Amino acid sequence: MFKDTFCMTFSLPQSSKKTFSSSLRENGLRPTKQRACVYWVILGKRDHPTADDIYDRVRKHLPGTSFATVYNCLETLVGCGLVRQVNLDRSPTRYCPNLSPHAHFKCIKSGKIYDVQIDEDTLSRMHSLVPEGFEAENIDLCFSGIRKSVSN
Amino acid sequence: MFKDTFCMTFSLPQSSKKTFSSSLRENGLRPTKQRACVYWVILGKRDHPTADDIYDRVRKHLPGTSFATVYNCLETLVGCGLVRQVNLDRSPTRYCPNLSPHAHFKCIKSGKIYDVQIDEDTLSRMHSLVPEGFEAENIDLCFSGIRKSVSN
DNA sequence: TTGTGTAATTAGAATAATTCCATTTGTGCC
DNA sequence: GGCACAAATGGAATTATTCTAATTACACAA
Repeated sequence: MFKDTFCMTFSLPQSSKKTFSSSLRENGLRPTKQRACVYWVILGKRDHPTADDIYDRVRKHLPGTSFATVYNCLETLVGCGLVRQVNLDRSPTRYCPNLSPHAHFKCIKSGKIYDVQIDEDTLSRMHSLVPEGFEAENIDLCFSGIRKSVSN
Repeated sequence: MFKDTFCMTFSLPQSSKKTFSSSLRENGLRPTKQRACVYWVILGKRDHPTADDIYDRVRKHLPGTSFATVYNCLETLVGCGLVRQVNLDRSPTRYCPNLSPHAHFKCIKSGKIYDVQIDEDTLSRMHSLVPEGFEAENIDLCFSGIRKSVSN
């Protein structure tokens, strides 16, 4: 009856939908409903979900989705630059749609992860640490400690 | 005949031996030969070995050593602050005896990892990114990219 | 020395996140 | 409508690491 049943339970906002489709198309990939849903889930709740979290959330809307698909979609989205992978120590990889240069703070009490903005100045200073002959394509900065004041 | 047979094939330099024993004792732990060997191996070749690498190297000198022991020893040494754990993306954890504040650079071509010194100034600047109400105990900074110039 | 209690080590099983594989399903195009 | 290929699927495989239960080694007291 409805070919796109999934549209009834989730849909990307116009702006994101455009970035989403064009990013994929630029890479010769198709904007499928699974990919859209994974992207939508990551945009929707910015709590740095793991693949597991994403799997659960996606399946609320596309119940047939497999783990392999979630991993495939994540890889694709990361490859297209639509989401970023966040790896903190050995814990499961997390995903975040914040593409601006930022660091992460992990509260070792609650396990929560917070984005920390990096100003241009500090960013370029960090870049200048890289010695002659090395070309840094990527910087990862991560703090860990505790969040005080607020009872968490 | 020799109770400490292992001493014939590896031994910590006097200075390290002291730090080693006292660090452990301060934490109510014993300086065993396995722990000494793991520490010695990490000090000896500073190529950021994985647990696997360390296992191989240790077994050249203490053939009976098990994987569990290597992991136990590493955990102990990290806990005592004698070595540092280095986690880069999802690859196996690496270990390094450089305790001064430093970052890492991973060459995505060769897989090699290099230490990058961080000057006090940049370090404190990075620290000041941490927002009010958060107390950072640890900073991890890691670059990835390629090493140019030298053919590697 | 000789027990004795506890810490450390051991081998192997178990776990957890992720990747692989072989098959099926979906889509764009003639 | 059928063909070619991309994407998704379920389940098996992999890999780093942790756990478990049993054994061994050591520190200290008797």
